[in-house]
Amino acid sequence: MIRNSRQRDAIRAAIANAGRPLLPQEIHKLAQQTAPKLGIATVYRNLQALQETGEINQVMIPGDSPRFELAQQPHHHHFKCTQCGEVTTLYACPGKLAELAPEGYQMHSHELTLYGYCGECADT
Amino acid sequence: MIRNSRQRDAIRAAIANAGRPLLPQEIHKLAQQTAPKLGIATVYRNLQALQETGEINQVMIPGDSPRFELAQQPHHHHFKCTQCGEVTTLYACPGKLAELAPEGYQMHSHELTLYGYCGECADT
DNA sequence: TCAATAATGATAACCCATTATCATTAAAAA
DNA sequence: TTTTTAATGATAATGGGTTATCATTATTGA
Repeated sequence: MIRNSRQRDAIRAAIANAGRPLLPQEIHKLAQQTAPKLGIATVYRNLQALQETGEINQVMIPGDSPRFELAQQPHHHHFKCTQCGEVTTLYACPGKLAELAPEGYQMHSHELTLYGYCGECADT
Repeated sequence: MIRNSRQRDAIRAAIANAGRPLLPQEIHKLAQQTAPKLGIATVYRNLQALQETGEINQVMIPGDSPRFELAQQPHHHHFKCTQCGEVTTLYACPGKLAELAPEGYQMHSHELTLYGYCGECADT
């Protein structure tokens, strides 16, 4: 039997409001603004639970540990700032990628990450 | 002063002949066919050395540990078989990706990974 | 051939994100 | 309220890739 908790709500809200994929540590910090005593283990526990209910998805950026974002978003990709590390969601896709696969290979999905400087880091 | 070694040659040859990025463990196994007593520490040591000389490059596939491939190849991407895990080099690129970046962002590079079934796994 | 020392092999140590443990707290049904 | 037990918080433990250690081996200039 699943119960509600202030902590899970805080975690859910942090992810929903960010609009970009977050690391567990980022979720921890953000959710602590609502649930100050929140422990990191609870973050991991709830990330797993929310994945199982299909509320959130894992996002892998090359070389990084998993980030989490709301599920049921339209197809999209990500931009990672190589200066500050922030990952932004990009609602765009080059498309027609299946034809890049070799003969006899079957593509079923793809991941694209753009690297560069975010708005803030490009200025300085 | 840098000396030659049968082990380094074996590591270099394994990477050069593969034609696809390899994990340290894969390099270890392959190079052991030439240098049977090769230790894993020597593989890591030489991967670092060969990166410093610019002979090889690191390749990150989302969620995986680093792979290594020959440097100075033309721009390319990778295909990862979700069945057997093999990573293949794709000499193709959708291009025109900078325009996907948000206003005020500066893209300087990108990574694309296609996922699906390789030739062997697609058959079965 | 020989000496100097770079490179190796075996393995212990490390790093760190993630998971397990367990006593305590708090939902929520009765 | 009271009771049941899911959820939490603090922290120890884990796991797997990578690095450090150090005695031994082997390359190479003299």
